[in-house]
Amino acid sequence: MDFKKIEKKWQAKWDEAKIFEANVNPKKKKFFTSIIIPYVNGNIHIGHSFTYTRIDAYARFKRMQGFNTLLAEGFHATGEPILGAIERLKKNDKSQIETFKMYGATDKDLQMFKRKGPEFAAKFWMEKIIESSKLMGFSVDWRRKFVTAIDPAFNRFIEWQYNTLRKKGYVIQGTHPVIWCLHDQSPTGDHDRLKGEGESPTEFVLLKFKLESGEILPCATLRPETIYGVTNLWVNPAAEHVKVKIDDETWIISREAVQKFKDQLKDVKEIGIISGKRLIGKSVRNMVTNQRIPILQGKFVDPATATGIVMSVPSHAPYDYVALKELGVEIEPISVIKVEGFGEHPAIEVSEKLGIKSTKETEKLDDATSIVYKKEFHTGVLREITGKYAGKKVSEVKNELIEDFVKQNVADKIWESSNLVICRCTNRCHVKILENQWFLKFSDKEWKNKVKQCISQMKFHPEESRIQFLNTVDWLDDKACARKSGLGTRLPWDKEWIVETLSDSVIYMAYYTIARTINENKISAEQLTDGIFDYVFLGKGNLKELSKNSKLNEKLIRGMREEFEYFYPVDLRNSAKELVQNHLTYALFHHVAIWNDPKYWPKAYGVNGFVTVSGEKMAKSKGNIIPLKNLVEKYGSDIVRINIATANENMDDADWKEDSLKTFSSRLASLEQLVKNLKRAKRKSVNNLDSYMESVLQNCIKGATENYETMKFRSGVQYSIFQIFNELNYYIERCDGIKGCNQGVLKNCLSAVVSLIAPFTPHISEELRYNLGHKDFISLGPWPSFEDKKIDKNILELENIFKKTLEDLAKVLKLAGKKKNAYLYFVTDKELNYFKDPVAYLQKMFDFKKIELYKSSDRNKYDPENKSSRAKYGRPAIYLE
RNA sequence: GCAGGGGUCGCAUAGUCUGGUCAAUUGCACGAGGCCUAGGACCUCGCGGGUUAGUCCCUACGGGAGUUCAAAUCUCUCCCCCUGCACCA
Repeated sequence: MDFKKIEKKWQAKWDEAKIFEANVNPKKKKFFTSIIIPYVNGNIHIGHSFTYTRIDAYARFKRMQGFNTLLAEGFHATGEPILGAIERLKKNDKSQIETFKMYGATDKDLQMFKRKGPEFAAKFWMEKIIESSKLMGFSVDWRRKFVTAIDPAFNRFIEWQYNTLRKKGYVIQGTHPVIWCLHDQSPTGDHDRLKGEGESPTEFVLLKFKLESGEILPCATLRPETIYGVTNLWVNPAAEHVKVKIDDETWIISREAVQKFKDQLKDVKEIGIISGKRLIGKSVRNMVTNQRIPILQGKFVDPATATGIVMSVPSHAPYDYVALKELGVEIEPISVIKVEGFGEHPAIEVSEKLGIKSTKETEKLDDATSIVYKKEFHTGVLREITGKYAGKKVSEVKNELIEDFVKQNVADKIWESSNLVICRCTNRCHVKILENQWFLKFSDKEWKNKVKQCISQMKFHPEESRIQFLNTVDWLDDKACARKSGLGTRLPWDKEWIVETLSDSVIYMAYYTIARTINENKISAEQLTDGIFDYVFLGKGNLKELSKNSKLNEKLIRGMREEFEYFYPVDLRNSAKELVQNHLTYALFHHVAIWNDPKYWPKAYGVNGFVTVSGEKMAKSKGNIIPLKNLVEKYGSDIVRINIATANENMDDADWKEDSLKTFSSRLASLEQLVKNLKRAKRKSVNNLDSYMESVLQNCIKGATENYETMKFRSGVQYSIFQIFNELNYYIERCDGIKGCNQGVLKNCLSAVVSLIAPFTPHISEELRYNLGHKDFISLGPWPSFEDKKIDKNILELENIFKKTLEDLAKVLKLAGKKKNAYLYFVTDKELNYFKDPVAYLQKMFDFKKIELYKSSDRNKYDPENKSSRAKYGRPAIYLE
C-alpha cells in the first residue's frame, strides 16, 4: 500500500473542503479541545507524538460521532529558551547548531536566525510545526493560531487576564527568597544549574559571638540548640574578612558574605577589612552562655558558605570533633543533648566508629553528621545545661528556642542553600530575597476550594489522576508569576515585570474562540481594550459604547461573544503527567478565578505518560529524539499514529517500538485486500455464521466505543483491529473462502472496521471507505452505531461451543495420532442441530472420512468406548477411530 | 525529606476496586510444523514442572505475616523502583 500517496491525496481533499474549520452552528452540539501549545525552538518530535495523536484521535472520534468539533493549536514563545538558543547559535555552539539542523533548518536558515533574531526563529519553527502537524494529519482549524509573547493581540489578552485577576485580588506582591546568580542577574532554576539540582533556599539561624572589642562574629547553623555546647569558633586564616555595619552593630564576616547580606535586604555598610589570620587566637563571648571561647584556625572553612565563620560543637558535630583532633588541641567537649543508644558525646562515638581521621574524609563525615543529626533531632532530649529548655525534645523545642534567641538579640537569620549551587555560567549562586515580586495567590483557601469544586465536576482520564490534582491543589503555594527577563507580556501596571511562561498559557483556550475573527479581520491590539474582552468573555459592558470606543463594528464584537459562548468550555484537555502539578492545575485556578459561572470551567482532563524509545528515555545525548516529520516520511503517518497512540494507556509510559509498526501495516494491508476482494463474495443466503459475525461485530463496536470514550485507545484498538480481524479471518475460513461469504455481511463488517480505526488511521480509512463505495468523508462520520438487537446470544454461545470443540479435536488428534472417523455426542438437540451445518468444514479441516453426530441419550449410537457418558452441555464428547 | 504511582510466568503488558470461573490476557522474543509467485511474511501449535485421548496434580503473581473454606486480588509489615517538588518550559 502506498501510504504516502494516499495521505497526500486526502490531506489535499480535507484542505480543499475545509472540513476541520469549525464554525458556530447552534443546531449542532460542539466539542472543543486543543493541543498543548508547543514551544517554538524546534520542530515537534516523537515525544510530542503520543499526546498530540491522542488529542487528535479523540477530536476525530467526537467529530465522527456528530459533534461540531474544534481542535485548535497555538504556539508558545514566552520565556528564555528561544532567546538562549539564538544566543548560543551566535556563539556557534555546536550542539545548538546540530539541534536546529536535526529539526530541519538549513545553514541559510541559521544565518537568518542570527541576523533576524528570536522572533524570526520562533515564527520559522511555528511554520515547521504546522507543516509536520499537517503531515501527521492532525485535524486542526489553523485559522485560530497565535504565538504567545509575539502576537500583540495575544499579549493584550494576557494583559486583560492579569488586570482581571488583580482586580479580584488574586495577584499580590511579596518578597521571596530564590537561588540567585550574581553574574546572570537572575534566579537560577534547577535546569540552569551545573551543580546543586534540587537545592532550595533554607533559613539558617545566625548565632552571635562577641569579640572583646565589641564586634560580632555571626555563625550560621541549623542547630541553634547546640549553642550550649560550643567550645570554639573556626575561621579560615587565608580568607579576607570584612567589618560591616549592620543596624547598630558591627559584624565581621567573610568577603563573600557581604553581597549575600545585601541581597537579603540587610543594610550593610563596609567599614574595614580584617584578615582571617588576625582573628585567630582571639576569644569571643558566647552571648547565650556568657562563656569565653577561643577562635581557632580552620583551613577547611569555606568563606563562601554562609558567613565564613563557623561555630564548633565537638560533642554533636563530627566535623568539629575531627577538626579539633587534627589540630591537636585539647578541648573538653560539652554535651548538650541526651540520645538513647549513645553516651555523652554522640559525634565522637560515631566518628570513631567510622574511623574518621581527617577533615578531608568528607563523605564519611557527611554520613556521620547525618546519622547524628537525625537521631538527635528526632529522639534527642536537651540536658540540664540548656536551662529552661532542659528535658524537652530537640524537635519540639527548636522553634521556641529560635524565637527566644532572636528576641534577645543573640541570634539573627540568613537564607542559604544546604549544598553548593553552581549556575550554568559557572558562577556560584547564593540566596537573594526578591522584593516586590508578583505572585498568584494560590495559597488562598477560598480559591483552592473553588478549584476543588471544579475538579469534583470534571471527568478525568484515567480516573486515578483525579487524586493527584486534589493533592496538587492542597500542596500549591503562592506562585511567582512574573520575571524580569525573557520574552513575554509585561504586567500592565508594573512594566518592568514580564508574565512568565507558565502563567501566560493557562486560559489561552478562550483566545482560540476569538482568534479567527482577530486574524481574519486583522484586528489590532489597540482595538482590543479590556472592555472588549470583558464583553466577549464575561458578557459585561455596553455594546454600542464599546464599538464606538474601539472602532470595531458591533457585529464583529457580538460575533466574538457568540463564538466564545458557543465553543466554551473546554471539553477536553490532555497532556503528559509532568504538567499535572503545574500547567493543568494552574489552568483550573485561572478558570475559576476569571469565570464565576461553573459552566465555563473545563469539563475533562486527560493525562498520559511519557514517551520512551525502545525502552529508553529520550535524550539528546542518546540521539533518539526523532522529529515527527522524519518518521512520517519513512513510514507514513497512519502507521506512526496508530503505533504510538496504542503504545500505552493510563499514566504508563508509551514505548515507541519500530518492531510493532509491521504488525499494524500488515493488518492494514490485509484490510485493503479484503476491501478489494469484497466483490468476490457471492453468497446471498443468510446463515448462522452470518449472524455470528454480526453479533461479534456489535460487541467490537461496543468495546471500541466505550474504551475510546475514556481515552483507553490501546484497549479500544484491541477490539477495533485485533479482535475483529481474528473473527473476520475465522468467518472467511468457515465460509470456505471469501467467495462463500455473504457480501452484505462482509461489507458491513469492513465498513465498520474502517470507521472504527479512522481516528488513528484517517487517511487509509478515507481511501478504503471510498473504495467501499462511499463518496463522503469518513472524517465527518458516521460512527458505527451499536445495536444490541443485532446480537444473537444463542448463536454466539453455540458457535463458541463449536470453536471449543475444534480445539478439543485438535488436542486429541495430537495426542492420539491421525484418525479416520469422528463421532460426536451431544446432551442437547440444540447443539446437535447446530453442528450439522459445519460437518463438512470439520471433515475438511481434520481430514476425516466420516463424521457422525449423536444425542448422548441415543440408544442406537455407535460408541464402543462409552465416551458419550462424558458429554456435558457446552462440551460434546468425542470418540475417534 | 514531602507527595503520588508502581513491583505479575525471558522482556513488555492485562487482571487487583467487586476474593473463587487465574498457571493467569495480549504483544515481542523463542521452539516445532505448515504454506507460498521463496521476499519476508502469513497460518497452526507449544512456551513453570509433571501427567492425560480433549484431563488432572504440584509450585507460582517483590519478601514476610495475617484474615478466609478460598488471595495475584483484602489487612499489616519490610524491601526495591519510578515521577514531581516551583519562579522553570
